[in-house]
Amino acid sequence: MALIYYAESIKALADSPTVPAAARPEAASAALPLPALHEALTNWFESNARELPWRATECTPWGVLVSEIMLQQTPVVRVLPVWTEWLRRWPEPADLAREPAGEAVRAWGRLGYPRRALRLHAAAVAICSDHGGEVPGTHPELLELPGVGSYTAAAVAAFAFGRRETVVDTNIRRVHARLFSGSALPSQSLTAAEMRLAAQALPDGAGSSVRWNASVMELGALVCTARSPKCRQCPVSGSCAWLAAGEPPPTYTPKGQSWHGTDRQVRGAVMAVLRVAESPVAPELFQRAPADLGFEPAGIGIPLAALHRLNAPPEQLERALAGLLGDGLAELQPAGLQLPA
DNA sequence: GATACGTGGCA
DNA sequence: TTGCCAAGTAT
Repeated sequence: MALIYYAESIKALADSPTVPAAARPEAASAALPLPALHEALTNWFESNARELPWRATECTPWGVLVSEIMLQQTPVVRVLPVWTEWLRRWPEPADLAREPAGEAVRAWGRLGYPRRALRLHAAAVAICSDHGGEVPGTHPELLELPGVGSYTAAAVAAFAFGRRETVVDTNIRRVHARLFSGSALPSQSLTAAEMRLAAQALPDGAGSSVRWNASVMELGALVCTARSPKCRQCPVSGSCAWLAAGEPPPTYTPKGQSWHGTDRQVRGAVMAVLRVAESPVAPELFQRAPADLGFEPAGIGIPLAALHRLNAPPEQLERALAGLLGDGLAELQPAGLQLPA
């Protein structure tokens, strides 16, 4: 392996005329060689990692896959109860595969991005039809599964099957940006250079590479956080290029995710109704307030009221409904709208 | 590469 | 209260 201690990044910083004195070579000299970094972070992980059920040795690859899908853009604390119930109810892919997709969407609850539930169900079906009911263990096979992208395929191959994979998620990207590149935040999109850097930083052995991936990810989640990182708790702060450079601010401002008044908000409100509904919901109920209809719809009153409070323009509601139908998150029966059967 | 896609907690 | 952010994927 190329032993780029990340001296290259440090040197580039030091050569830059705009870099503060802290980033000069004498400050950067505290940077540890890669093997020392591996040991420092792995040791930190040993005593600081959270005990999460999908990290337990008895957790199956299916449990790991479910956790990875659920954790996409979703905090651990919200995933925990849903994951536990999911694995209790569907301990193997085949258990989920024989259910209607709508059951997966319902069990997904309020985790957000419910299309993930649909894809996880589709993945279970594919696992049964293409892999004999066992979660496949290689990156290319995993990548074929619905809802599994480059990150998730690498994570499952590494954490469920012990393979040496270049795992790059938002936490790892941020740690690398600070530790190696001296930037406050990673670039706005994943670059080939970042993948190369991550691949070069990876320990050679399979076991040590898995521990390294988990350690860097955990450091990003607990210490090297996006806002107000806890650098005094960081086991490798002495080697951090960003600290050495004097904590330069981000060179861009991330564009926020709009929410109020968006189609997404309307879709979310409609889905909340469908999740609660025990029978098909007449389309008129989405368009008109229950009070106008002269009766109280059983069971769905509260989420329906929330939907109407949004006061979405008719064309927006129409667009949201069409989107949900197009995505397969809902289907229209003669009796009304419902989760997919 | 940019955009759409849920939800809720925290500063 | 507003905006940011959380183990990304698909188009």
